[in-house]
Amino acid sequence: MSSQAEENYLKTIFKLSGKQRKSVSTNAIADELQTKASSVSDMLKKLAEKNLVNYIKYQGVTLTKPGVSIAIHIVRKHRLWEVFLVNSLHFKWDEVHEIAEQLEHIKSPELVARLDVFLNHPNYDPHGDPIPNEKGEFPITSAVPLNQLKVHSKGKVVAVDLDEPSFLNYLDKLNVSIGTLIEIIELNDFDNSIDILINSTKRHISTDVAKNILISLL
Amino acid sequence: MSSQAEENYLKTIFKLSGKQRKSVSTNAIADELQTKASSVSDMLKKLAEKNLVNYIKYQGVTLTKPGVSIAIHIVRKHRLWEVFLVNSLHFKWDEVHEIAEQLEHIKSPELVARLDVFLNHPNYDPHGDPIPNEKGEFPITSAVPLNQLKVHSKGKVVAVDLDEPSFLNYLDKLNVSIGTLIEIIELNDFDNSIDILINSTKRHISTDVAKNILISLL
DNA sequence: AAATAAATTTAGTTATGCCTAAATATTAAT
DNA sequence: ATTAATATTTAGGCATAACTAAATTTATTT
Repeated sequence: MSSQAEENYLKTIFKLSGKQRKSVSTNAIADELQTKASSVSDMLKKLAEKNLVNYIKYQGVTLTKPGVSIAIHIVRKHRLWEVFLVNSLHFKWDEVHEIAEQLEHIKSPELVARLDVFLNHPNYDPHGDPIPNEKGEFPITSAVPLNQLKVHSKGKVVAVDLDEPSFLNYLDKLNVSIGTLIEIIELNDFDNSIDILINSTKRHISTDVAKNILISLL
Repeated sequence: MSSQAEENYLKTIFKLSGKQRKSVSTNAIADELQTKASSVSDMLKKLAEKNLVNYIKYQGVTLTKPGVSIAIHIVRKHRLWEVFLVNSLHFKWDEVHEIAEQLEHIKSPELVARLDVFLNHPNYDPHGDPIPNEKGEFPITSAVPLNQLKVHSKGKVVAVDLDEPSFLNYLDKLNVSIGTLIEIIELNDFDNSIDILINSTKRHISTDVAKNILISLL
């Protein structure tokens, strides 16, 4: 049985290693978890002991098969709970992350299964992030970050890549939500900012914002 | 902020001290929490430090005002989650206690408030136990343990006082649930067992069972 | 009232998960 | 290829919350 701390480390390593499952550095983990590198070292040793990570001193970590499995199931729980919080309890999409961080650690496979049924087997959470199924398989998504699109291309917002309330609130102000249609009007080479059209309103956004908005091209 | 361990102690002291708020012994707490008396001593000292209990060495503990308040809010969360698990996720009443033990520690007043609305402000949980409101006030209930009734009295089951799956399963087998009509046919002085009528079927139950079934007289 | 039994507390350990400061590896710069 | 800078680990502590064993207090017998 994994503790909450262990689960958070596994989840973080999963997130930072990306689809390519590349090795993650101690400092990157410490940064993400707002803790010290020395604490991370301690934990990595423990997780390696439990065969949940492959850890080579000074060379970073990767998750093992069982490590990946646990991480994905935490992600599944997190996202299912977010759907519940938004769809059933009518929280706003910027209010649910913190609460889901707690709920994701509740241990009961039966609960997850029933929650999934109750919510009608959702494939995406309120931020458009894919929800893995019981087997750990993700629904396929072909989305591109908004900052990688060419001028004049049109697309639909399918997801956002950041959970921070400040970011989500900013999107609300821009009238951007999941499903919103966006057209690229102009790319500004100087600062890589972008001019876009949202519901026939012209907006100007930074790359930092654009790279966290995922688009499905039309 | 209280830790989960602290919350469990407060909840246990609240439960064991009863409506009269009488002093609770170290061993009684250790027994209930399946831990050692020495561990309880340690924790009581800590809770006293935090002003959550009145603790006199060798003389037991009582909860302070803030201690009672925390305990009641844990009970509120526990019971609201049980309603959710049974009414929304269709768990059986004997399956929800363990999961609610975890959910009760989720920290978010907003979540509790919205859950309460979602469930339609329930006054009783699936076991018939009263759910305190946000202010900590319990709905008034006039229920008597089945083993205290006189011969020939009739009443309705309004609650059960034990959450153990084995007990609840036994009640299922007897066809006893919240709302069931019961008539006392005979009291047996020898072992204090009771003959009762449930849906025109005669049943024989022990005092240990009877005292955990709460009746509202007709 | 003294002696025994029972309940409770204290002292000393342990595991988890974090910390700071110091030591050691790795990477980058000259 | 040294040296300097950065990253990472080790060593030594701390708080929480549990434990065992020993000491102490309270309750019960005789």
